[in-house]
Amino acid sequence: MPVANRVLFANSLLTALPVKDYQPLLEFMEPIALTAGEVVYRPGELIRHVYFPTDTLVSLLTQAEGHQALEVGMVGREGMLGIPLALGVHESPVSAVVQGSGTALRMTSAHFIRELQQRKLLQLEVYRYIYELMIQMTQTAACNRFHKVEARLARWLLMTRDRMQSNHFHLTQDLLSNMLGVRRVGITKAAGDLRLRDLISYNRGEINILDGDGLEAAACQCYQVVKDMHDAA
Amino acid sequence: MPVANRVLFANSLLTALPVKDYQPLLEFMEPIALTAGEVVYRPGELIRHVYFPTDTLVSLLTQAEGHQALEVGMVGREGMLGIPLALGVHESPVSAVVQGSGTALRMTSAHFIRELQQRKLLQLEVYRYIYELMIQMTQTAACNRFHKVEARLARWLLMTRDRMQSNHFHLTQDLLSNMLGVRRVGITKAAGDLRLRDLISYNRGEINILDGDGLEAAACQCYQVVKDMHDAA
DNA sequence: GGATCATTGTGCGCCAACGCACATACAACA
DNA sequence: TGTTGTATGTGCGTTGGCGCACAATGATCC
Repeated sequence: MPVANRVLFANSLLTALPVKDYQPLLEFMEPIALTAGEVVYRPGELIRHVYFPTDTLVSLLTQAEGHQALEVGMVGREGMLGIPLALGVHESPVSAVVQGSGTALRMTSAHFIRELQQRKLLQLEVYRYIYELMIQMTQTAACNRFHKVEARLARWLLMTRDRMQSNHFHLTQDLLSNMLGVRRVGITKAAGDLRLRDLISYNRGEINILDGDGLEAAACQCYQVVKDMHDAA
Repeated sequence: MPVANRVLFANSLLTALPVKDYQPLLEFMEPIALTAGEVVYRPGELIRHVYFPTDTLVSLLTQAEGHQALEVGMVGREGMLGIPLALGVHESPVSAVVQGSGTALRMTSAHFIRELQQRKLLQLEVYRYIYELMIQMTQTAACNRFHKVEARLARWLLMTRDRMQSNHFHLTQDLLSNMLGVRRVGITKAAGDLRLRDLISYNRGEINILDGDGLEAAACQCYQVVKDMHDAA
Protein backbone atom coordinates (compact mmCIF):
# COMPACT_ATOMS: atom_id res chain seq x y z
CA MET A 1 0.00 0.00 0.00
CA PRO A 2 1.46 3.37 -0.98
CA VAL A 3 2.30 5.79 1.80
CA ALA A 4 -0.33 8.31 0.75
CA ASN A 5 -3.07 5.74 1.18
CA ARG A 6 -1.77 4.73 4.54
CA VAL A 7 -2.15 8.26 5.84
CA LEU A 8 -5.48 9.02 4.28
CA PHE A 9 -7.37 5.79 4.65
CA ALA A 10 -5.73 3.55 7.14
CA ASN A 11 -6.29 3.12 10.83
CA SER A 12 -4.36 5.53 13.04
CA LEU A 13 -3.40 2.92 15.60
CA LEU A 14 -1.62 1.04 12.84
CA THR A 15 -0.14 3.96 10.93
CA ALA A 16 1.41 5.22 14.14
CA LEU A 17 3.67 2.19 14.03
CA PRO A 18 7.02 2.26 12.22
CA VAL A 19 7.07 0.39 8.90
CA LYS A 20 9.00 -2.51 10.38
CA ASP A 21 6.04 -3.27 12.65
CA TYR A 22 3.31 -2.09 10.38
CA GLN A 23 4.31 -4.03 7.31
CA PRO A 24 4.42 -7.54 8.81
CA LEU A 25 1.14 -6.97 10.63
CA LEU A 26 -0.56 -6.42 7.30
CA GLU A 27 0.31 -10.01 6.43
CA PHE A 28 -2.27 -11.19 8.92
CA MET A 29 -4.83 -8.57 8.04
CA GLU A 30 -7.85 -8.98 5.87
CA PRO A 31 -9.84 -5.98 4.63
CA ILE A 32 -13.51 -6.42 5.30
CA ALA A 33 -16.59 -4.36 4.49
CA LEU A 34 -18.87 -3.51 7.39
CA THR A 35 -22.39 -2.38 6.69
CA ALA A 36 -24.57 -0.22 8.89
CA GLY A 37 -26.61 -2.24 11.33
CA GLU A 38 -24.21 -5.17 11.36
CA VAL A 39 -23.46 -6.52 14.81
CA VAL A 40 -19.75 -7.17 15.23
CA TYR A 41 -19.85 -8.39 18.83
CA ARG A 42 -22.67 -9.49 21.07
CA PRO A 43 -22.26 -9.37 24.85
CA GLY A 44 -20.85 -12.61 26.18
CA GLU A 45 -19.96 -13.93 22.77
CA LEU A 46 -16.51 -15.15 21.86
CA ILE A 47 -14.33 -12.59 20.09
CA ARG A 48 -13.06 -14.18 16.90
CA HIS A 49 -11.43 -11.18 15.27
CA VAL A 50 -10.13 -7.78 16.18
CA TYR A 51 -11.05 -4.92 13.83
CA PHE A 52 -9.15 -1.79 12.91
CA PRO A 53 -11.68 0.54 11.23
CA THR A 54 -10.36 2.63 8.39
CA ASP A 55 -13.43 4.52 7.26
CA THR A 56 -16.21 2.99 9.28
CA LEU A 57 -17.77 3.82 12.62
CA VAL A 58 -18.83 1.37 15.30
CA SER A 59 -20.80 2.02 18.47
CA LEU A 60 -20.27 0.21 21.75
CA LEU A 61 -23.64 -0.31 23.39
CA THR A 62 -24.72 -1.52 26.77
CA GLN A 63 -28.16 -2.48 27.94
CA ALA A 64 -29.84 -2.07 31.28
CA GLU A 65 -32.72 -3.95 32.77
CA GLY A 66 -35.57 -3.72 30.34
CA HIS A 67 -34.53 -0.37 28.96
CA GLN A 68 -33.32 0.51 25.54
CA ALA A 69 -29.64 0.50 24.65
CA LEU A 70 -27.13 3.20 25.51
CA GLU A 71 -23.92 4.02 23.72
CA VAL A 72 -20.90 3.96 25.99
CA GLY A 73 -18.22 4.40 23.36
CA MET A 74 -17.57 5.13 19.71
CA VAL A 75 -14.80 3.56 17.67
CA GLY A 76 -13.54 4.86 14.36
CA ARG A 77 -10.23 4.96 12.58
CA GLU A 78 -8.57 6.24 15.74
CA GLY A 79 -9.19 2.96 17.55
CA MET A 80 -9.90 -0.73 17.41
CA LEU A 81 -12.48 -3.33 18.35
CA GLY A 82 -11.58 -6.26 20.53
CA ILE A 83 -9.68 -4.67 23.39
CA PRO A 84 -10.82 -7.33 25.89
CA LEU A 85 -8.28 -9.60 24.18
CA ALA A 86 -5.53 -7.22 25.23
CA LEU A 87 -6.80 -7.59 28.79
CA GLY A 88 -6.77 -11.37 28.71
CA VAL A 89 -10.49 -11.81 28.16
CA HIS A 90 -11.95 -13.53 25.13
CA GLU A 91 -15.45 -12.14 25.18
CA SER A 92 -16.97 -8.73 24.75
CA PRO A 93 -18.91 -7.15 27.62
CA VAL A 94 -20.80 -4.82 25.28
CA SER A 95 -22.33 -5.13 21.87
CA ALA A 96 -20.62 -3.47 18.93
CA VAL A 97 -22.90 -2.21 16.16
CA VAL A 98 -21.78 -0.66 12.90
CA GLN A 99 -23.14 2.86 12.49
CA GLY A 100 -21.45 3.98 9.33
CA SER A 101 -20.77 1.58 6.47
CA GLY A 102 -17.19 1.30 5.37
CA THR A 103 -14.19 -0.95 5.68
CA ALA A 104 -11.94 -2.22 8.41
CA LEU A 105 -8.86 -4.38 8.59
CA ARG A 106 -9.35 -7.46 10.66
CA MET A 107 -7.16 -10.15 12.15
CA THR A 108 -7.91 -13.35 14.00
CA SER A 109 -7.82 -13.21 17.77
CA ALA A 110 -5.01 -15.74 17.90
CA HIS A 111 -2.81 -13.71 15.57
CA PHE A 112 -3.54 -10.53 17.43
CA ILE A 113 -2.65 -11.99 20.81
CA ARG A 114 0.60 -13.41 19.47
CA GLU A 115 1.63 -10.21 17.71
CA LEU A 116 0.68 -8.12 20.71
CA GLN A 117 3.00 -10.14 22.91
CA GLN A 118 5.90 -9.81 20.53
CA ARG A 119 5.61 -6.18 19.47
CA LYS A 120 6.29 -3.68 22.22
CA LEU A 121 5.24 -0.75 20.05
CA LEU A 122 1.92 -2.30 19.23
CA GLN A 123 1.39 -2.87 22.94
CA LEU A 124 2.08 0.78 23.63
CA GLU A 125 -0.44 1.89 21.04
CA VAL A 126 -3.15 -0.53 22.14
CA TYR A 127 -2.85 0.21 25.84
CA ARG A 128 -2.74 3.90 25.20
CA TYR A 129 -5.97 3.51 23.25
CA ILE A 130 -7.62 1.60 26.08
CA TYR A 131 -6.77 4.54 28.30
CA GLU A 132 -8.38 6.95 25.85
CA LEU A 133 -11.45 4.80 25.58
CA MET A 134 -11.83 4.84 29.34
CA ILE A 135 -11.74 8.63 29.32
CA GLN A 136 -14.31 8.68 26.55
CA MET A 137 -16.51 6.36 28.59
CA THR A 138 -16.32 8.39 31.78
CA GLN A 139 -16.93 11.63 29.95
CA THR A 140 -19.89 10.12 28.13
CA ALA A 141 -21.27 8.84 31.42
CA ALA A 142 -21.21 12.30 32.97
CA CYS A 143 -22.61 13.82 29.77
CA ASN A 144 -25.53 11.41 29.68
CA ARG A 145 -26.28 12.20 33.28
CA PHE A 146 -26.15 15.99 33.21
CA HIS A 147 -26.67 17.46 29.80
CA LYS A 148 -29.75 18.12 27.72
CA VAL A 149 -30.69 16.04 24.74
CA GLU A 150 -30.03 18.79 22.23
CA ALA A 151 -26.48 19.40 23.47
CA ARG A 152 -25.77 15.68 23.54
CA LEU A 153 -27.10 15.24 20.04
CA ALA A 154 -24.88 18.05 18.78
CA ARG A 155 -21.91 16.42 20.47
CA TRP A 156 -22.73 13.06 18.97
CA LEU A 157 -22.96 14.47 15.46
CA LEU A 158 -19.62 16.21 15.83
CA MET A 159 -17.91 13.08 17.13
CA THR A 160 -19.33 11.14 14.22
CA ARG A 161 -18.16 13.74 11.75
CA ASP A 162 -14.63 13.60 13.14
CA ARG A 163 -14.48 9.85 12.84
CA MET A 164 -16.19 9.56 9.47
CA GLN A 165 -14.31 12.59 8.15
CA SER A 166 -17.46 13.71 6.42
CA ASN A 167 -20.24 16.18 7.06
CA HIS A 168 -22.78 13.79 5.67
CA PHE A 169 -23.93 10.43 6.96
CA HIS A 170 -26.96 8.19 7.18
CA LEU A 171 -28.75 7.51 10.44
CA THR A 172 -32.40 7.39 11.41
CA GLN A 173 -33.77 9.10 14.49
CA ASP A 174 -34.74 5.74 15.83
CA LEU A 175 -31.14 4.56 15.89
CA LEU A 176 -29.97 7.87 17.29
CA SER A 177 -32.40 7.56 20.17
CA ASN A 178 -30.76 4.27 21.05
CA MET A 179 -27.33 5.86 21.07
CA LEU A 180 -28.32 8.65 23.41
CA GLY A 181 -30.71 6.58 25.49
CA VAL A 182 -33.76 8.79 24.94
CA ARG A 183 -37.13 8.45 23.22
CA ARG A 184 -37.25 8.70 19.48
CA VAL A 185 -39.47 11.80 19.75
CA GLY A 186 -36.80 13.35 21.93
CA ILE A 187 -34.49 13.19 18.93
CA THR A 188 -37.22 14.53 16.64
CA LYS A 189 -37.54 17.56 18.83
CA ALA A 190 -33.83 18.19 19.41
CA ALA A 191 -32.97 17.65 15.76
CA GLY A 192 -35.82 19.90 14.73
CA ASP A 193 -34.41 22.69 16.87
CA LEU A 194 -30.93 22.28 15.42
CA ARG A 195 -32.41 22.35 11.96
CA LEU A 196 -34.37 25.52 12.69
CA ARG A 197 -31.09 27.18 13.53
CA ASP A 198 -29.63 26.01 10.20
CA LEU A 199 -26.94 23.99 11.92
CA ILE A 200 -27.93 20.72 10.28
CA SER A 201 -30.30 19.38 7.69
CA TYR A 202 -31.76 15.96 7.44
CA ASN A 203 -34.31 13.94 5.59
CA ARG A 204 -35.19 10.37 6.28
CA GLY A 205 -31.87 9.52 7.82
CA GLU A 206 -29.68 11.61 5.54
CA ILE A 207 -27.94 13.97 7.89
CA ASN A 208 -25.84 16.95 6.84
CA ILE A 209 -23.84 19.20 9.10
CA LEU A 210 -24.26 22.68 7.66
CA ASP A 211 -22.50 24.75 10.30
CA GLY A 212 -19.84 22.90 12.24
CA ASP A 213 -18.85 25.88 14.36
CA GLY A 214 -22.44 26.59 15.26
CA LEU A 215 -22.92 22.97 16.16
CA GLU A 216 -19.91 23.08 18.45
CA ALA A 217 -21.46 26.06 20.19
CA ALA A 218 -24.67 24.10 20.63
CA ALA A 219 -22.84 21.04 21.99
CA CYS A 220 -21.71 20.62 25.55
CA GLN A 221 -18.04 21.02 26.37
CA CYS A 222 -17.73 17.25 26.66
CA TYR A 223 -16.97 17.29 22.98
CA GLN A 224 -13.97 19.52 23.37
CA VAL A 225 -12.71 17.70 26.43
CA VAL A 226 -12.41 14.34 24.70
CA LYS A 227 -11.13 15.87 21.49
CA ASP A 228 -8.42 17.86 23.22
CA MET A 229 -7.34 14.81 25.14
CA HIS A 230 -6.95 12.83 21.97
CA ASP A 231 -5.24 15.59 20.02
CA ALA A 232 -2.74 16.09 22.81
CA ALA A 233 -1.79 12.42 22.73
CA MET B 1 2.08 -12.09 57.36
CA PRO B 2 0.21 -15.23 58.44
CA VAL B 3 -2.01 -16.86 55.88
CA ALA B 4 -5.19 -16.16 57.82
CA ASN B 5 -4.53 -12.44 57.70
CA ARG B 6 -3.78 -12.56 54.02
CA VAL B 7 -7.18 -14.00 53.33
CA LEU B 8 -9.16 -11.81 55.66
CA PHE B 9 -7.54 -8.45 55.34
CA ALA B 10 -5.38 -8.30 52.29
CA ASN B 11 -6.16 -7.14 48.81
CA SER B 12 -7.68 -9.77 46.55
CA LEU B 13 -5.61 -8.82 43.53
CA LEU B 14 -2.51 -9.62 45.55
CA THR B 15 -3.74 -12.67 47.41
CA ALA B 16 -4.73 -14.25 44.11
CA LEU B 17 -1.02 -14.48 43.34
CA PRO B 18 1.05 -17.52 44.32
CA VAL B 19 3.38 -16.96 47.26
CA LYS B 20 6.42 -16.79 45.02
CA ASP B 21 5.04 -13.64 43.42
CA TYR B 22 3.17 -12.29 46.39
CA GLN B 23 6.01 -12.46 48.89
CA PRO B 24 8.62 -10.45 46.97
CA LEU B 25 6.04 -7.81 46.03
CA LEU B 26 5.48 -7.12 49.72
CA GLU B 27 9.09 -6.00 49.89
CA PHE B 28 8.18 -2.90 47.95
CA MET B 29 4.90 -2.31 49.71
CA GLU B 30 4.22 0.13 52.45
CA PRO B 31 0.99 -0.01 54.48
CA ILE B 32 -0.67 3.37 54.62
CA ALA B 33 -3.78 4.70 56.37
CA LEU B 34 -6.30 6.48 54.17
CA THR B 35 -8.88 8.70 55.81
CA ALA B 36 -12.29 9.60 54.45
CA GLY B 37 -12.22 12.70 52.31
CA GLU B 38 -8.57 12.31 51.37
CA VAL B 39 -7.86 12.86 47.69
CA VAL B 40 -5.53 10.18 46.36
CA TYR B 41 -5.39 11.37 42.75
CA ARG B 42 -6.43 14.61 41.10
CA PRO B 43 -7.19 14.68 37.38
CA GLY B 44 -4.11 15.44 35.35
CA GLU B 45 -1.77 14.99 38.29
CA LEU B 46 1.21 12.69 38.21
CA ILE B 47 0.62 9.26 39.74
CA ARG B 48 3.32 8.68 42.35
CA HIS B 49 2.04 5.49 43.92
CA VAL B 50 -0.33 2.67 43.18
CA TYR B 51 -2.62 1.57 46.00
CA PHE B 52 -4.03 -1.82 46.86
CA PRO B 53 -6.87 -1.21 49.34
CA THR B 54 -7.27 -3.79 52.06
CA ASP B 55 -10.14 -2.42 54.09
CA THR B 56 -10.76 0.97 52.58
CA LEU B 57 -13.02 2.24 49.82
CA VAL B 58 -12.15 4.77 47.16
CA SER B 59 -14.41 6.47 44.63
CA LEU B 60 -13.40 7.42 41.12
CA LEU B 61 -15.06 10.69 40.25
CA THR B 62 -15.39 12.68 37.08
CA GLN B 63 -16.64 16.21 36.63
CA ALA B 64 -18.61 17.78 33.84
CA GLU B 65 -18.90 21.39 32.84
CA GLY B 66 -20.02 23.30 35.87
CA HIS B 67 -21.93 20.42 37.38
CA GLN B 68 -21.24 18.51 40.49
CA ALA B 69 -19.12 15.38 40.52
CA LEU B 70 -20.25 11.93 39.45
CA GLU B 71 -18.89 8.60 40.54
CA VAL B 72 -17.79 6.42 37.64
CA GLY B 73 -16.18 3.63 39.63
CA MET B 74 -15.64 2.25 43.09
CA VAL B 75 -12.44 0.55 44.23
CA GLY B 76 -12.11 -1.61 47.30
CA ARG B 77 -10.08 -4.65 48.29
CA GLU B 78 -11.01 -6.34 45.01
CA GLY B 79 -9.05 -3.80 42.98
CA MET B 80 -6.32 -1.22 42.82
CA LEU B 81 -5.70 2.45 42.18
CA GLY B 82 -3.31 3.58 39.51
CA ILE B 83 -4.32 1.51 36.52
CA PRO B 84 -3.27 4.20 34.02
CA LEU B 85 0.30 3.12 34.79
CA ALA B 86 -0.50 -0.32 33.46
CA LEU B 87 -1.66 1.38 30.26
CA GLY B 88 1.50 3.41 29.85
CA VAL B 89 0.08 6.68 31.18
CA HIS B 90 1.46 8.43 34.23
CA GLU B 91 -1.49 10.58 35.15
CA SER B 92 -4.99 9.94 36.35
CA PRO B 93 -7.96 11.04 34.22
CA VAL B 94 -10.32 11.05 37.20
CA SER B 95 -10.05 12.05 40.81
CA ALA B 96 -9.88 9.36 43.46
CA VAL B 97 -11.45 10.22 46.80
CA VAL B 98 -11.42 8.04 49.90
CA GLN B 99 -14.94 7.20 51.05
CA GLY B 100 -14.27 4.78 53.84
CA SER B 101 -11.29 5.17 56.14
CA GLY B 102 -8.97 2.22 56.36
CA THR B 103 -5.66 1.00 55.09
CA ALA B 104 -4.06 0.16 51.79
CA LEU B 105 -0.75 -1.19 50.64
CA ARG B 106 1.09 1.15 48.37
CA MET B 107 4.08 0.98 46.08
CA THR B 108 5.92 3.60 44.07
CA SER B 109 5.00 3.91 40.42
CA ALA B 110 8.50 2.98 39.34
CA HIS B 111 8.47 -0.23 41.34
CA PHE B 112 5.03 -1.14 40.10
CA ILE B 113 5.94 -0.65 36.47
CA ARG B 114 9.06 -2.74 36.84
CA GLU B 115 7.36 -5.56 38.70
CA LEU B 116 4.46 -5.55 36.28
CA GLN B 117 6.80 -6.09 33.38
CA GLN B 118 8.56 -8.96 35.07
CA ARG B 119 5.65 -10.85 36.60
CA LYS B 120 3.28 -12.41 34.11
CA LEU B 121 0.82 -13.44 36.79
CA LEU B 122 0.60 -9.92 38.15
CA GLN B 123 -0.05 -8.70 34.63
CA LEU B 124 -2.87 -11.19 34.26
CA GLU B 125 -4.49 -10.02 37.48
CA VAL B 126 -4.12 -6.32 36.72
CA TYR B 127 -5.42 -6.50 33.18
CA ARG B 128 -8.28 -8.70 34.24
CA TYR B 129 -9.15 -6.06 36.82
CA ILE B 130 -9.08 -3.29 34.22
CA TYR B 131 -11.58 -5.31 32.25
CA GLU B 132 -13.84 -5.61 35.27
CA LEU B 133 -13.56 -1.93 35.98
CA MET B 134 -14.65 -1.15 32.43
CA ILE B 135 -17.73 -3.30 32.91
CA GLN B 136 -18.45 -1.57 36.18
CA MET B 137 -18.13 1.79 34.43
CA THR B 138 -20.45 0.93 31.56
CA GLN B 139 -23.02 -0.57 33.87
CA THR B 140 -22.88 2.48 36.12
CA ALA B 141 -23.28 4.74 33.11
CA ALA B 142 -26.47 2.99 32.02
CA CYS B 143 -27.70 2.89 35.61
CA ASN B 144 -27.21 6.61 36.07
CA ARG B 145 -29.06 7.26 32.86
CA PHE B 146 -32.09 5.05 33.38
CA HIS B 147 -32.80 4.26 36.99
CA LYS B 148 -34.45 6.18 39.77
CA VAL B 149 -32.54 7.74 42.62
CA GLU B 150 -33.89 5.37 45.22
CA ALA B 151 -32.85 2.25 43.31
CA ARG B 152 -29.44 3.72 42.59
CA LEU B 153 -28.96 4.63 46.22
CA ALA B 154 -29.84 1.10 47.30
CA ARG B 155 -27.36 -0.26 44.78
CA TRP B 156 -24.66 2.07 45.99
CA LEU B 157 -25.14 1.08 49.61
CA LEU B 158 -24.94 -2.60 48.71
CA MET B 159 -21.78 -2.15 46.68
CA THR B 160 -20.25 -0.26 49.57
CA ARG B 161 -21.22 -2.96 52.01
CA ASP B 162 -19.62 -5.64 49.85
CA ARG B 163 -16.36 -3.75 49.63
CA MET B 164 -16.23 -2.59 53.24
CA GLN B 165 -17.46 -5.95 54.45
CA SER B 166 -19.58 -4.16 56.99
CA ASN B 167 -23.21 -3.14 57.33
CA HIS B 168 -22.23 0.10 58.94
CA PHE B 169 -20.33 3.05 57.53
CA HIS B 170 -20.09 6.81 57.72
CA LEU B 171 -21.19 9.06 54.88
CA THR B 172 -23.19 12.26 54.77
CA GLN B 173 -26.03 12.84 52.34
CA ASP B 174 -24.07 15.65 50.84
CA LEU B 175 -21.26 13.33 49.80
CA LEU B 176 -23.70 10.72 48.59
CA SER B 177 -25.37 13.24 46.32
CA ASN B 178 -22.00 13.81 44.69
CA MET B 179 -21.56 10.09 44.09
CA LEU B 180 -24.91 9.67 42.42
CA GLY B 181 -24.91 13.03 40.68
CA VAL B 182 -28.18 14.26 42.19
CA ARG B 183 -29.26 17.02 44.56
CA ARG B 184 -28.67 16.56 48.24
CA VAL B 185 -32.42 16.71 48.88
CA GLY B 186 -32.81 13.92 46.37
CA ILE B 187 -30.80 11.73 48.72
CA THR B 188 -32.79 12.97 51.71
CA LYS B 189 -35.97 11.83 50.07
CA ALA B 190 -34.71 8.49 48.75
CA ALA B 191 -32.97 7.63 52.00
CA GLY B 192 -36.06 8.64 53.95
CA ASP B 193 -38.13 6.21 51.91
CA LEU B 194 -35.66 3.37 52.46
CA ARG B 195 -35.70 4.13 56.16
CA LEU B 196 -39.48 4.13 56.32
CA ARG B 197 -39.35 0.60 54.97
CA ASP B 198 -36.87 -0.37 57.71
CA LEU B 199 -34.21 -1.28 55.15
CA ILE B 200 -31.64 1.13 56.55
CA SER B 201 -31.16 3.52 59.44
CA TYR B 202 -29.00 6.56 59.59
CA ASN B 203 -28.22 9.56 61.67
CA ARG B 204 -25.86 12.35 60.74
CA GLY B 205 -23.84 10.23 58.40
CA GLU B 206 -23.93 7.00 60.37
CA ILE B 207 -25.53 4.54 58.00
CA ASN B 208 -26.67 1.04 58.92
CA ILE B 209 -28.02 -1.56 56.58
CA LEU B 210 -30.78 -3.30 58.50
CA ASP B 211 -32.19 -5.57 55.82
CA GLY B 212 -29.75 -6.52 53.09
CA ASP B 213 -32.20 -8.71 51.21
CA GLY B 214 -34.84 -6.03 51.25
CA LEU B 215 -32.29 -3.52 50.02
CA GLU B 216 -31.38 -5.81 47.14
CA ALA B 217 -35.02 -5.93 46.19
CA ALA B 218 -35.15 -2.15 46.23
CA ALA B 219 -32.00 -1.83 44.11
CA CYS B 220 -31.90 -2.08 40.36
CA GLN B 221 -30.54 -5.24 38.79
CA CYS B 222 -27.33 -3.40 37.95
CA TYR B 223 -26.12 -4.50 41.36
CA GLN B 224 -26.53 -8.18 40.58
CA VAL B 225 -25.08 -7.84 37.09
CA VAL B 226 -21.75 -6.45 38.26
CA LYS B 227 -21.63 -8.74 41.28
CA ASP B 228 -22.28 -11.89 39.24
CA MET B 229 -19.66 -10.87 36.75
CA HIS B 230 -17.09 -10.49 39.48
CA ASP B 231 -18.04 -13.65 41.32
CA ALA B 232 -17.80 -15.66 38.12
CA ALA B 233 -14.25 -14.45 37.53
C1' DG C 1 -51.49 3.14 -8.88
C1' DG C 2 -52.51 1.10 -4.81
C1' DA C 3 -50.82 -1.43 -0.77
C1' DT C 4 -47.27 -1.65 2.56
C1' DC C 5 -43.55 -0.30 5.28
C1' DA C 6 -40.29 2.93 7.22
C1' DT C 7 -39.59 7.45 8.92
C1' DT C 8 -40.81 11.69 10.88
C1' DG C 9 -43.98 14.87 13.28
C1' DT C 10 -47.60 16.36 16.88
C1' DG C 11 -50.38 16.39 20.99
C1' DC C 12 -51.31 15.49 25.87
C1' DG C 13 -51.12 14.12 30.55
C1' DC C 14 -47.68 12.73 33.87
C1' DC C 15 -43.80 12.56 36.94
C1' DA C 16 -39.13 12.47 38.76
C1' DA C 17 -35.88 15.49 39.56
C1' DC C 18 -34.40 20.38 39.62
C1' DG C 19 -33.40 25.04 41.73
C1' DC C 20 -34.10 27.85 45.45
C1' DA C 21 -35.24 29.18 49.98
C1' DC C 22 -35.84 28.23 54.56
C1' DA C 23 -36.61 25.51 58.87
C1' DT C 24 -35.10 22.37 62.17
C1' DA C 25 -31.88 19.43 64.69
C1' DC C 26 -27.70 18.01 66.55
C1' DA C 27 -22.57 18.63 67.79
C1' DA C 28 -18.72 20.99 69.41
C1' DC C 29 -16.43 24.33 71.64
C1' DA C 30 -15.71 28.59 73.79
C1' DT D 1 -25.01 28.60 77.92
C1' DG D 2 -24.87 30.53 74.04
C1' DT D 3 -22.72 30.57 69.47
C1' DT D 4 -21.32 28.61 65.40
C1' DG D 5 -21.16 25.09 62.04
C1' DT D 6 -22.70 20.85 60.05
C1' DA D 7 -26.34 17.79 58.78
C1' DT D 8 -31.02 16.80 57.74
C1' DG D 9 -35.84 17.88 56.50
C1' DT D 10 -39.74 20.51 54.03
C1' DG D 11 -42.15 23.31 50.71
C1' DC D 12 -43.12 25.11 46.07
C1' DG D 13 -43.07 26.28 41.45
C1' DT D 14 -40.64 24.74 37.20
C1' DT D 15 -39.19 21.65 33.63
C1' DG D 16 -37.14 18.19 30.74
C1' DG D 17 -38.10 14.03 29.41
C1' DC D 18 -41.43 9.92 29.51
C1' DG D 19 -45.25 6.95 27.78
C1' DC D 20 -48.75 6.55 24.68
C1' DA D 21 -51.48 7.24 20.72
C1' DC D 22 -52.01 8.82 16.27
C1' DA D 23 -51.21 11.59 12.01
C1' DA D 24 -48.57 12.61 7.98
C1' DT D 25 -45.15 11.94 4.73
C1' DG D 26 -41.86 9.64 1.78
C1' DA D 27 -40.05 5.12 -0.18
C1' DT D 28 -40.68 0.47 -2.22
C1' DC D 29 -42.60 -3.12 -4.60
C1' DC D 30 -45.90 -5.64 -6.85
